[in-house]
Amino acid sequence: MTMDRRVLVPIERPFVTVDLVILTVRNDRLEVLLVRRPATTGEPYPGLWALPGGFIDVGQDATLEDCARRKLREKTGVESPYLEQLGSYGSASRDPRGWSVTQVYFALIPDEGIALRPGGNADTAAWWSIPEGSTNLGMDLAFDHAALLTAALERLRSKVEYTSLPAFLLPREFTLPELQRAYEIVLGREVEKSAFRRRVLDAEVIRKIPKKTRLTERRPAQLYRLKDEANLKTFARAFGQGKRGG
Amino acid sequence: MTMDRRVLVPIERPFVTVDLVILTVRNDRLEVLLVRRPATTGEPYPGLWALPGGFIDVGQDATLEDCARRKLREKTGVESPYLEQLGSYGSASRDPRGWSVTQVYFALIPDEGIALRPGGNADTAAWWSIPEGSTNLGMDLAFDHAALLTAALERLRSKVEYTSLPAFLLPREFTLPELQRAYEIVLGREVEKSAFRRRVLDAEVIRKIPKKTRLTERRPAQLYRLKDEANLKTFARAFGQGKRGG
DNA sequence: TCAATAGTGTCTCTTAGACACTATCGT
DNA sequence: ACGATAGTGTCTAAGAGACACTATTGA
Repeated sequence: MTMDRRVLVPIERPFVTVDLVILTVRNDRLEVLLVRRPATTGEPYPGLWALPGGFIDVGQDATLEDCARRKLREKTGVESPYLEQLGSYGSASRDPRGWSVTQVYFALIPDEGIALRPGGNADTAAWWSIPEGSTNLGMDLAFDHAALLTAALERLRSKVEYTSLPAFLLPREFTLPELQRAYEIVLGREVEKSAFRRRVLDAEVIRKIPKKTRLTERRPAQLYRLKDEANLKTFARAFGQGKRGG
Repeated sequence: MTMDRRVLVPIERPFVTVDLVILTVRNDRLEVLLVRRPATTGEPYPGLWALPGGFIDVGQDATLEDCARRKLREKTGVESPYLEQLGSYGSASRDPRGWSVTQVYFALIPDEGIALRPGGNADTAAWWSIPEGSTNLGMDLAFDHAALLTAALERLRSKVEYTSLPAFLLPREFTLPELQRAYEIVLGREVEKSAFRRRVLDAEVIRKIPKKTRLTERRPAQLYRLKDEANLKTFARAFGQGKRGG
């Protein structure tokens, strides 16, 4: 940032928030975590569902990302998710209380041992299922959150074409068929088994672990784990868009 | 955004700015526009070079992007550049004056008829040449602007692999050899002519116009124009990383 | 006719899709 | 043995790199 004015603070400041699009795979579906806005009168959009988020706590949060991590932890207990900044949205009109800017992050977490924690406001948190291939929930959300959700889903889908992102939606140990299914759920289309396995294996983003699934109905499957859970890997080549040629 | 607190405004607000990474191709080089910070004591980083930017004017700017466009216009006179949000950077420490968040945009503009306008502070604006293949200027910038510039260059390079972005660095009418050269300047490596032309032409992002270059030394070249100047097009397939296989 | 740049044709190698095939489990 | 899912081999087609080739200008 730079200051082009001589006066320092008298300029009115927009207010700043952080919102989260928290996604997971549950019940063979992509799901997003929403919270219900308090019904208190005076609050904007009372009773509507919204993305979890809130103000930056300048005393507590050292950085924007810290703030996002804190909010994620408060809601889900998850400590180290895949977290990525989606972008920021600011305008005079998006919040009836005044000029506001929100920093949107999206998080991918596995659906294992997550205990949703109601916020301090006794608001309820719940998972909402996203229809296959859709980029919205087909219902109104508070503020511009429906647009933010759509942007997050589009970003996820486009990155999935050339990254290992869906692995973050699964437990630490997973099989290739499970990973393939996660890709299919996110993309909203079927993926060819042989090409999928070649691609994922050739990219060397996952590591075989000396274990197989047991207690399964039929043939057990090899278990894998992300090689580097901290970092997202990019594939050398992208998925195609289905059929080749034309 | 959502409010999880009952209290409304007593929470301290970070201050919010918009910064711009304005890039063009000049002198067969990628160049970035910087402004010199005022030498006034009391101002942070006096005399250092910085990205152009400043506070949001909540009275004047309807949205974040409007604010970015206004600042670009004020500095360069350019009205409709390629403009994309890079991301936001916020922390307690990036500005000595307090918790701040900046929204970084990057703009690609053609080097034609641009008259740099000094800011109201009598600060000077100048183009700085980015060394081929480098992601920084090799000198200190104010605030965290060196990091912001690096992020912008990395984003540009990665998007160039699969989009028509470099066309926005050229005048409206350009030849394929010129476009190829723009790709090479951005990527910092040579690009194979035949494959390049096939790819760009097959992607149908540019349109032949019924004119050729004249007054040129040797054989004239066909002129082209972006088909849709407003929208960025994505190629079906990415550039490779140079030699194949290996 | 030559130098120089614009633009094309074609060979090869790699890889994604398709799909049939084999492998390994519980019952 | 059989059903079901896990996992592999192989054929084909298309795109990218490489590079030699042709085309069109000014001098």
